[in-house]
Amino acid sequence: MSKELTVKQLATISGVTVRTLHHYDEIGLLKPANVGENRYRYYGEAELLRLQQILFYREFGMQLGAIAALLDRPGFDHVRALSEHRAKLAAKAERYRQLIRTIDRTIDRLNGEQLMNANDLYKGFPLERQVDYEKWLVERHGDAMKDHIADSKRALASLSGDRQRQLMTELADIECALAEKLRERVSAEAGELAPFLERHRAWVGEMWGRPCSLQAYAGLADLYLSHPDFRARYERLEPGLTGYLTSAMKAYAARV
Amino acid sequence: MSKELTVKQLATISGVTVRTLHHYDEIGLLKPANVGENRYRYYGEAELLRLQQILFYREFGMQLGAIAALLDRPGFDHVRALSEHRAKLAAKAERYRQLIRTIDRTIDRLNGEQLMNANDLYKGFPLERQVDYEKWLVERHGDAMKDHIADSKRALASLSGDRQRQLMTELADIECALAEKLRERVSAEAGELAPFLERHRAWVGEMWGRPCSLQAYAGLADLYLSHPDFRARYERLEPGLTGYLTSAMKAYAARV
DNA sequence: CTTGACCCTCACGCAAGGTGAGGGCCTATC
DNA sequence: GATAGGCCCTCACCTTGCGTGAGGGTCAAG
Repeated sequence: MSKELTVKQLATISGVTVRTLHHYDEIGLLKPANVGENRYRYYGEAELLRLQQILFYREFGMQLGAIAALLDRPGFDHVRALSEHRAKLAAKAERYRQLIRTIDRTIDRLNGEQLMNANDLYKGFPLERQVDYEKWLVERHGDAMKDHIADSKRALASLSGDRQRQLMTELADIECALAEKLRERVSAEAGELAPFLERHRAWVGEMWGRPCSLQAYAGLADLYLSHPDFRARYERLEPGLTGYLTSAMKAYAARV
Repeated sequence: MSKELTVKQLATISGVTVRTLHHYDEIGLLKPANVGENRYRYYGEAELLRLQQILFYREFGMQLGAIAALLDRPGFDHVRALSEHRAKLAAKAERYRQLIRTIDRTIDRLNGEQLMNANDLYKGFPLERQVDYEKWLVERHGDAMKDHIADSKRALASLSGDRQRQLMTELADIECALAEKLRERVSAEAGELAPFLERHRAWVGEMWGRPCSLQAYAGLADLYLSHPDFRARYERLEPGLTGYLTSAMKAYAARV
């Protein structure tokens, strides 16, 4: 044997701690070349080299288990392993960039620039072509729907202008949040959307003047899908939002 | 009280698990509005709101402890908190991008494009202006140095051409690795540089025909710093590498 | 009065080590 | 040849943010 290194020596040379070497021994990632009577660990050239490889992959945030699997499969393809890991890193980097963008937008909103935007997008919207939606609802759900619609109109009309604006702001808030989730590629079925859908359903209830049942909520999703007005509005907010929102609404209704 | 929510209800509405709420209760991040005789947890409006805030910050990878500190400091500045966290995220994203670039370069190198590069940069280098370095060394360290230099030249001359090229490739490897560390903003004093400095010192020993002591190694750093040839070469490899390498060499010599 | 859905409190597990505690080994110096 | 200091060992608990049971009480509906 040319040179036997103790834990401390190998640790110093390699820039890790003794505990790390103990750990790697424990999990079988890097075993000493031999172990003395006194249970001292001794490492040789080969172990030093293996440790270099381990640290190389570890740098990139690879899991120790994955590294072990790589190194212990003889004749493994470094290039492919790296490429695969590269993809994971890219995904993480992208995720961080998304989060940063979201933070930026949130900061802007907190700074109050959002109010105009909301007024812009939402003023007058829900009253304008109400008639068409009513027709569709009645067609689909029969005459019993007519009473509901009448109730709804009375409820809406009875609200003060301030309250109406407040509701529109709430809607803007919710839809903005969902649009961001979409941009972040959060699944429409994800549980984390629930809080926003809950708020959305409550909002619908407010507009209708009576609570929105889960069934009705799922049905509303179909209305959104079927009417170009809604579709156009959502797509203007964020491409793909129509399908995203309606899927989320149905998933939510089915889940709760 | 308007509405009391059970754990399950709050969990479903908010898109988290029951266990998460238990956990938040345990660590004091979100306590129930009140607790029944039967130890059931009941949450109110206020808790729902607080949970929304918690989840908002959690999304960005903020630690629960930090979130608690934020929310429990009354009159805290959301915008500033977000800005600070944004900076952290940006740093992480940047780190990932660096790693990705490093992987890309590594893949390129593994694909064999490095050989030319090495030959390009290193052929003939150490013999060319050897004379000047010698003068400097003698000036600084006195006549005793002359013998060392003579030894060194003999040692170098006695090596085969193949062996010389091999040594140059090793040097290229080490310097490339250090340049990458520099690009990744790893501190020159960091322990993780040790393996490369170890190899570098061994390389110097090979060139000299005798082991390079830690003292000599630290002295060599000064040579690199003082001579424009070295400086130019390192800066061509990566801007700032001269200072980085020499700092690392000295830190390493002092540490081991 | 039973069933099933919900609630509770432990308590272990994960990844990758950090940080001692308590005790043996080695070697240099007095 | 004894003692000091430095290195080595093996437990074994701590960290983050929960997941995942185990074992047992509670509640509303049929």
